[in-house]
Amino acid sequence: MTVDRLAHILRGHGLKLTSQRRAVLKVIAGSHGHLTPAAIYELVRKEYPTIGLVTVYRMLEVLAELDLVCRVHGETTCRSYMMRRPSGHHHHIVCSSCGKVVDFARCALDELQHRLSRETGFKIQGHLLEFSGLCQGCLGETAAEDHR
Amino acid sequence: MTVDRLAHILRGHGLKLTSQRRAVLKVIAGSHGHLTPAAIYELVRKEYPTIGLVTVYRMLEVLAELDLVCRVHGETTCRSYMMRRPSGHHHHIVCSSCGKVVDFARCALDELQHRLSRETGFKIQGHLLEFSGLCQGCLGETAAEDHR
DNA sequence: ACCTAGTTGAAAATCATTTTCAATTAGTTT
DNA sequence: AAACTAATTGAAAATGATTTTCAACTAGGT
Repeated sequence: MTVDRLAHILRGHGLKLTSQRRAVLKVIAGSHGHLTPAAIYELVRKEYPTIGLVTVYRMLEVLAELDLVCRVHGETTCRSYMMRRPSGHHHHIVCSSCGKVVDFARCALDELQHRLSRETGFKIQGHLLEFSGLCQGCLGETAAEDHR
Repeated sequence: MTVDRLAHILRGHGLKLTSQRRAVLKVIAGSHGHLTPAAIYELVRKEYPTIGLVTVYRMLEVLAELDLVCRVHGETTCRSYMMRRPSGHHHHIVCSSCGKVVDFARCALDELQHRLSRETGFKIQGHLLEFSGLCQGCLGETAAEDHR
């Protein structure tokens, strides 16, 4: 999703396009991993040094509201965001070393969900699925270290 | 898992059994839902009014260390705990109304995991799976409200 | 070139969690 | 049973993240 496309969506919801917002969009859309509000703030500051951390928080709120961003849960951080790339239902594989995130859509949980619903009596409305591990890049580094 | 059993495990790790710890264990082991540190604190205070919130935090740290407690992620809270009931690999179904949690073990993700590993190059090490919805009790209440 | 509602940033307020430290206590040793 | 010691406790302070408040500013319509 390009910054322009995102900008267009914001405008469509009656939101103003400030340069601060553009800068935040650029950082989030350009990242391949999940970012905490503080990390986004630091990155945005390189391009827009006077931006306030509050603005980042507010922007994340807006993006979450419009479902353009999704939260990544991790071992420690649970308030880490990334652009929602495929629209609709999807999940993540997170690299525990570099934070890189890859999405996947087909999760084949329908059958499990039905079984659980039957067995527990819950009316199941949603689910959260995240895999964690090491991406190819980080695997390579670990292997390289082992040779030293 | 009974409080006595838990107490025994703690002792086995050279930890002292204080009445504060017993009180915290009793609350967590006696709950059928997930609890935030603050919620545990409030419940424990009924039985042990002079306990400090710090002690609750420390106890959670100890229990997490020993893998006796597990974290429940929710829409909002990500630092909510509950006793780990079945030992080993398992997941949760969380009621978004009352917070009740039911565990399940067989999650049938092996095949998905292999496929994802093959497709993305990740070495997958773990996963987080949580279903959310309404438990039978809360479903009943919603239905009852609809009749008024 | 206005006008106005939405937006911004600084500072303060709030809230959760961790650290520090002196006093207390469980469980062992004598 | 008294003494001992390392672990534990609670209050207070420190830290860190997030939210609120508010006056100044600005994007985008008129």
